[in-house]
Amino acid sequence: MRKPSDAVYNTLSQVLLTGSLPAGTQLIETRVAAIFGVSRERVRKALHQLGHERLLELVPNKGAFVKAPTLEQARDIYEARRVMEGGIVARLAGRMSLKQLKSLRTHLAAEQAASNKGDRAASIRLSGEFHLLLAQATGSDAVLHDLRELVSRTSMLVALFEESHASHCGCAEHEAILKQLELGDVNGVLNAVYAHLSLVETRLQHRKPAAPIEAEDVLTRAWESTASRSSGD
Amino acid sequence: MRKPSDAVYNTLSQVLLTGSLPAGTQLIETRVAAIFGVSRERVRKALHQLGHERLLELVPNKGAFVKAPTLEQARDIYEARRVMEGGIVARLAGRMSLKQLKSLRTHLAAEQAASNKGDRAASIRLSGEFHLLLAQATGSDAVLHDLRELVSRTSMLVALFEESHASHCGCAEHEAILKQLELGDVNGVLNAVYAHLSLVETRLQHRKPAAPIEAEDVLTRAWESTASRSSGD
DNA sequence: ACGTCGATTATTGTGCACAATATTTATATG
DNA sequence: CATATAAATATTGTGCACAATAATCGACGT
Repeated sequence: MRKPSDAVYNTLSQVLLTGSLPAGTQLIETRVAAIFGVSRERVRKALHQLGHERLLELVPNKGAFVKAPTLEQARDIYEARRVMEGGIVARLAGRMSLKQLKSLRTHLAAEQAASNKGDRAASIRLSGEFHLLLAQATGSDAVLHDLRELVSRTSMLVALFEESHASHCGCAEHEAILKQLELGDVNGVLNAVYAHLSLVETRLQHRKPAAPIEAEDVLTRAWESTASRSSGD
Repeated sequence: MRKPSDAVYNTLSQVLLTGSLPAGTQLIETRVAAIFGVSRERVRKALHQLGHERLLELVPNKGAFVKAPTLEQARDIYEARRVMEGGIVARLAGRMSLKQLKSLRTHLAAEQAASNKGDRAASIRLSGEFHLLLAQATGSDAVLHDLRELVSRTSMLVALFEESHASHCGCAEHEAILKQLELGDVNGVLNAVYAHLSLVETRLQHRKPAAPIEAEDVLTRAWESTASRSSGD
């Protein structure tokens, strides 16, 4: 986000987003502080921040628990994305500058290249960025901010509910969206977006309840992992 | 929001939203704490919360300042509302249950009644609620949450930029939106929403830089005002 | 043996004191 | 007199100790 500059926040955020921790796990301030070798207040602050960003469930006088999104809540998020991204493209259709369209085309080309090369990591990353680029094209920082939060939560969902993390958006679908955008067809682009997001959503399904992992191990590993590259991604 | 239960947060929030404080004013922790008669940490927490909600600008090692939205940023917010609310109604068009439509009609009637009676306060409140009802109709809590935040920021803007606070949305425009919604016409409802929000936006204009008020007075008054009705609205 | 109440422990919440940082004031010098 | 520099002041940031609250365990009575 803006300037967490806080390694604790970054690490915990990464852990949550990748779904490395079983849902419902309580993050105990003193424990985490001990593991990370920082003061409790530092952890406390990060925990509250993450709680406010809806990645943790914060229960007063009880503590911070990793949020266990039900499938119902997952549907909620995807519906929100349909609404918001639908709004974005509806607003964009017929209003985009040539430069913006060209920029999107370039990005899409990069996506396809990565997909063809079989570079899965890049493919996933670029797929996500496509949606954010759309948001950015509206010129509204607020829109970009909100969608970014939604995408964050989505990535948490796929970590929880999807069999293989392979799921990146299909290039063809992005292609379809872009084409409708160029045509300036509001209804067409809306349908393209709805279809795309719904398709991603249908891939969700309940997965194994949990791996019998030790929470402490996960945290230590994550800490050592993110501590080295002190500058977040 | 959910359960601040914190009177400090409520009071400050109200002060910010009503624009009772000149933009750029620094909220000094110890001062506010003294005025409110609470500990500094309490104030501190509230300040950070408000900062995260974009109502205050939080500068590290410098303090919390009431955000001074430029007209450009105001446009940003309104564009965000066009995008998001456009997305909402586009998604809703042709999908709403009779019950939902009826509920909206009822609300609109209440709006008109308040408008006819000249009850300005109720009129403003109901106008705002209309938009939130639309968001709620999507069934997505995330959508409702995001729009609520946007509406919050909007009310701050009208406090800052609008001559008279009289501006509530015109009932006729809401009526138009609802009608298009009943017809299920996507393009029609989009235009209605865009027109409505743009109309509200055009009323914005720079107002007097500031009343030469004492910040302390404003805070004391607000505190005493909200302290009595301990349950925030 | 089982449930209930009380004590112990664990965990979060808060106030306080001090450290770090920025801002202002005073001062000396060209 | 203007300006750079340093001391003084004001403000935010952080760790620590203790208070408040919830969870756990054990003892006691029925």
